[in-house]
Amino acid sequence: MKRATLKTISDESGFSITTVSRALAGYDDVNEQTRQRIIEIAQRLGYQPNLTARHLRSKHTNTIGMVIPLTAHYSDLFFMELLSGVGQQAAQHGYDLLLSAQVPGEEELSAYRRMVDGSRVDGMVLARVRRHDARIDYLKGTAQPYVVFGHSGDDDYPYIDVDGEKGIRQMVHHFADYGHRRIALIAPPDELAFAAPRVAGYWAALEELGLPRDPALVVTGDLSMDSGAAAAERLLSLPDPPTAIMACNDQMALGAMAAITTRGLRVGRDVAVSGFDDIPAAASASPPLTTIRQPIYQIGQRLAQTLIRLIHGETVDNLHVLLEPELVIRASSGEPRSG
Amino acid sequence: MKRATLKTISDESGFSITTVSRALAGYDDVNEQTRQRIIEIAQRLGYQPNLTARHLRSKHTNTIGMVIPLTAHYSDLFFMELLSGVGQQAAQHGYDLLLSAQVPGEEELSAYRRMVDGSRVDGMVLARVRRHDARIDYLKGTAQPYVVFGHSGDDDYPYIDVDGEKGIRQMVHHFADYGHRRIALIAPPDELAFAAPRVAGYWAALEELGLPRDPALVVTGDLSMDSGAAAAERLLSLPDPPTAIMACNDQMALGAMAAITTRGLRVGRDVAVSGFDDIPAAASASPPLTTIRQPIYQIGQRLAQTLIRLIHGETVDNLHVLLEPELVIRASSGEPRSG
DNA sequence: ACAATAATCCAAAACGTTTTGGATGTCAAT
DNA sequence: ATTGACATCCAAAACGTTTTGGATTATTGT
Repeated sequence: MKRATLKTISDESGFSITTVSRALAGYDDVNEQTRQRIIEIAQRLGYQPNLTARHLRSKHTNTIGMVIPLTAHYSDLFFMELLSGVGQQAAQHGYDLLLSAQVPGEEELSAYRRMVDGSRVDGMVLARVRRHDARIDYLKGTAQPYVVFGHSGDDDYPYIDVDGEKGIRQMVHHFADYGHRRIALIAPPDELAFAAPRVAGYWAALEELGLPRDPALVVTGDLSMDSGAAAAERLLSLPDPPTAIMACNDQMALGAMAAITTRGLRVGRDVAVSGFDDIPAAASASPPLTTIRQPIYQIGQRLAQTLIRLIHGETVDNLHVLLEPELVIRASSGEPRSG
Repeated sequence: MKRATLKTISDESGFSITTVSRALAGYDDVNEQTRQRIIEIAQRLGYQPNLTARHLRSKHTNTIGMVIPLTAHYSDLFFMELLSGVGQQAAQHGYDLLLSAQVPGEEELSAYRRMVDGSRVDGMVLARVRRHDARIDYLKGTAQPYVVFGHSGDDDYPYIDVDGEKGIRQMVHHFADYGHRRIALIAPPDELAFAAPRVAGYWAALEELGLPRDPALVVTGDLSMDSGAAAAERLLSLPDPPTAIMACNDQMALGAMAAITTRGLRVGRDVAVSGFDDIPAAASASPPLTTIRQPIYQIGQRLAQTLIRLIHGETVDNLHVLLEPELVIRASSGEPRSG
């Protein structure tokens, strides 16, 4: 018993394939009685349209594409959270998600090409923008709608981002308010687009506060916990070590906390720590991690909504969304210190 | 400038569509010189085959389907971890993932039908089996290959599972070794397939140890943190409260820990706690959570491997894999107690 | 009675591939 | 010269849908 097609129903009912198709699609140029007849047969046969054929003919797939980076060992919480948000809204609008896991590089770009030029998707969601991002360059040369989480300098594409510069600046002020004078930064890899504004925010805040500018207090990590730990090690080994360490994501902050504890120091009392993102683990860390919240799930939802509007050719009120950062003060940043 | 198709290359090169197709596909009935010519033109035009058309014709899509449950509020860590594993291996073998987020129920089933009968995928990965699982019934009536994480009683389908009964039994013994006599269980919802063996393991262990059988010590949660907290509340309000609480997943265990702490009791000292899964948050909880490890990521990888073998019609050595549980003893289960 | 309109249906083309079953030409062996 | 083998090519069918542009009847208005 093979799968039923329009032809099967056509044979069974005596009507042409065209009429069957139009009856099922709800066109009004088919007699209500024959429509009922056809629907009844379709249900009896368990007819399910071949979506591949439909997509080929009708040029759209009701599918949103996403390429997620394959970070060798660990599953990336950030991406999974984003994925959930996008997937939820996509489903709400009748869209599915096509995922391809790829390590950044050549293969990754060809995954984009497969999806877009292979016309498997109606639009793409892209995240973790790089400084000169070949993927965005590629998409720009395409008729394909897309939206981006994050942005680089030249932002003539639809994006949603959290104002990282302002967030970091506020966090530096927070630590300064608490009496810290030597505040360190664990920066993201240079090639990531959000690195520049965050580092800039750091320097700007020091300037505003009249604090000295010490390049030794900025070390770069790779966003992993391990690299956060290594960075903290290095900072604490300095002749004049910092009293506060700001990491540019929560994972590195958690790594730093571990390193601090291993050294026999107390997080929050001896060394203050902050992160960026507010992943679920941040609140349940011990001590709970002070951080800058990015509502990743909600951003994912919004990205999907915007993308679907773009796909439908509807107007989008604001293509460049820059969200206000929200400081979440918890115990890891300690208490105001005297002196 | 429209997208290049075989026709474009055919016109450009003077060869027929057939020859272009066969040249690019690497058939040996085309002159090596013309093949080079055609490849060169294809590259110049940035030709990318229309995958929809290819799929329609060739009956396979190089895509694995997965329907993930839409738990209203939170993104489900378990599923995300599984997804990563499946996605990683899928990519390794040149497969993409088609995801549909759905709330369990009617819509969910029709998402399966869309994927399978709509021939959008070559195989399905299914997780979180229910006791009488309509999805499995549906897939059984289909020619579609599929693999399952978890299993119910009638296991005539390919699955991988962790031996929950044995795991729970070992954990009861662990607590008994530490001197506990009143050990409670926070069970999973009844309709989930893994509920029965775990509860069975609990009773079996009590029997083996000659401990009394007290139905009041088993309460059911819904896998969420909140329900774990509520369950713990109820257990601790008992006239003769338990000294150890075993939750059937980590999220409920973390909820129970929170409830215990709120009551002014100390986890590990006043009340021992254990979970199931070993999600990342388990290790970094405070105190770290004793649990039964499920290597979800690796299971995801293996599911994908098996599925792909099935799709290719290759033989699979073992279609029913039952993994040994691995106890991970951490501080939340406390110390051996005297008396 | 006749034209115009409305209601209902359908054949054929199109989407871009892959595959089938030769067709054509060349070359060596008889 | 004929045969067979080989190398190279291609027209046409097929996959299952949607859409286009009528065709056929039945109904209405004059």
